[in-house]
Amino acid sequence: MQYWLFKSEPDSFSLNHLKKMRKSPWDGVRNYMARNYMRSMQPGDLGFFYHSRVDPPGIAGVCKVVSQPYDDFTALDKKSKYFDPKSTADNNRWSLVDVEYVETFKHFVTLEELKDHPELKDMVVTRKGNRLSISPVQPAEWKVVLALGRGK
DNA sequence: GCCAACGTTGGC
DNA sequence: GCCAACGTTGGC
Repeated sequence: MQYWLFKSEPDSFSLNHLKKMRKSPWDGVRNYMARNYMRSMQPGDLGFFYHSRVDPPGIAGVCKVVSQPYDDFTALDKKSKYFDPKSTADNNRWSLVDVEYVETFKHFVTLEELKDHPELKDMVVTRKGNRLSISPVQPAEWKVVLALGRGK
């Protein structure tokens, strides 16, 4: 059982969208490191839902992995903006998992707050220039952020 | 297999 | 909207 951070631009997909849908495939990851992380996910893993490219950016709540990793079907769909001409049904370069809504934090934990906590200084998301849309979260970091989000 | 050019991400 | 930082591509 592992912890993760899922990053998304809320204009295209927010935690509220996931809440309404209850469950959704996390499609469109087109970065090898992020894909490799996703391929190591297991049902039951938990993740923070991070909102990027908004003011302020930060963690909105929690979601849960509810499937094994499987082929990202949007890579084969010519009409999708995630279409990948180098992927085929037999050899799809990209993977995804299904995620389910768990909770919305009472208190939105901003990036600035994350950076303010010395225990969180090694979190991937607080590193400068980080562009990974999927990253691992350490259990100790998970506890700290969860406490912040639930308002202690 | 190097690396310049390009496209994208994401904080500000 | 700007632009630094980064990953990917493709010519050589």
